[in-house]
Amino acid sequence: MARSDSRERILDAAERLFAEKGVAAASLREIGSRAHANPGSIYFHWKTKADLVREVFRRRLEPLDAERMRRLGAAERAHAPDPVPLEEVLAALVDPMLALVGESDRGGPGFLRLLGRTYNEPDRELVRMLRRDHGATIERFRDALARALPHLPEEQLFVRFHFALGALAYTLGSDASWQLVVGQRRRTASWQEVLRELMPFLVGGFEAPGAAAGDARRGAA
Amino acid sequence: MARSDSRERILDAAERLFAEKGVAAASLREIGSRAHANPGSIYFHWKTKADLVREVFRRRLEPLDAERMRRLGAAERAHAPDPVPLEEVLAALVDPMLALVGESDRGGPGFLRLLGRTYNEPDRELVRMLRRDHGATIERFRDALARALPHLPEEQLFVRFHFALGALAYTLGSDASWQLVVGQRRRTASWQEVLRELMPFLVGGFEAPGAAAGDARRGAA
DNA sequence: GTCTATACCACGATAGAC
DNA sequence: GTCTATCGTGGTATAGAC
Repeated sequence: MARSDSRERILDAAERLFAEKGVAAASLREIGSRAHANPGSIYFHWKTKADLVREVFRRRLEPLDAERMRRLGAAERAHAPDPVPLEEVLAALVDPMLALVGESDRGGPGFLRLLGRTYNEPDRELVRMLRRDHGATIERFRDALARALPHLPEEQLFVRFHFALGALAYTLGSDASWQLVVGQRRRTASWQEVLRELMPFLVGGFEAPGAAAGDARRGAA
Repeated sequence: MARSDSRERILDAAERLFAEKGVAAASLREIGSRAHANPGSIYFHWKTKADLVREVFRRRLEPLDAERMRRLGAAERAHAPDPVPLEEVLAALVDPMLALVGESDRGGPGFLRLLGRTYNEPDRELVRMLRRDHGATIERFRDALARALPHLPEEQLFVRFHFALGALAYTLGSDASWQLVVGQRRRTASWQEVLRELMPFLVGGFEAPGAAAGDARRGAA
């Protein structure tokens, strides 16, 4: 923890600040001051703010994606030649995130919040960068879902995967501490709990009968 | 459309620009120029940028919330003393948004995108304002869902409602035109289509069996 | 009620001392 | 490799003419 760790300190500070205020609203000045480094010195390590942003994401996403791929690959081998069951595909996608939550002292949970928010960012460039660097994982999981749900028309699978990512991103983007208001009592749920509850919700959603068959109107009395 | 409509023009321009670039990134200079009004004149109608933002949201959300309440109330009367079925509760929440999509020439669809994104905003003040002004509708629908799903433990209902709002917000926040990539072909889906597909997904999610009963681990082989 | 002009500040980025 | 000093730009907001 001695030589030239200012680079790491800057990355940590940036990650935390991005999670709190959003990428756009976090200024290099504030990042520098929180990292006990000079704003100017950021430009020694990175050419622009966008480059710093990119590395903040890559530092976390590369191991995360690798672990997701590893788990999916292992499940595929275990079930071959049958497809991996839906629950296990989803678990391979979501579970590796829980490891990040564990790294409490280095801002892992903050990164999950950041990641959830970023998927909905108005900043096109940022989203495009994310997709370029890490879109392959998404593709891979979409394929696995298609094999797990062979009866589901491809278009429905496409939008439902989108719904699932939305629920996941929104969940991650919320406050780290979940305030469950139940009756008169309040209780704080851990992220582990919440992500665990997410699984059956997604399974139920994916396995639901489609809407495409019926006529245009639904429900109304 | 003659006298002092610059106020409306500014609201329209602001809404569109907020949807495109996000609230924070949209400058008053650009709003003014797109509304063919002077940036300075914005400060005649509103005290601060935050006040303008607030009115942009209120202008759309007040009728939207009113219509949601109306539909839910009507369904409750139609089914009394039984609870309103899940599908109809969700339809009362989602369907009124489709009316906004119809107002293509006045930026309604843009507003939906804006709304979806805003739920995930890092800007605490903005989210807090939204909740203060329009949280009552959310509460009302949570109650209706609880009655529609009497067997579901309250905590699970709470988080699942959150998941559902996440899927909805994410869906709205995406590009207006949905690029469905199916095999080698691409097709653009309308918002009506996508929201219609969302319904069975949510129903399946809400009706799924809970995860709380089992032990800590799930899935793994 | 709407415009022009501008104050004032924080931003990203650069140059150059150390 | 890290610092100080500073530039140019563009943000919100205000003052005051019309």
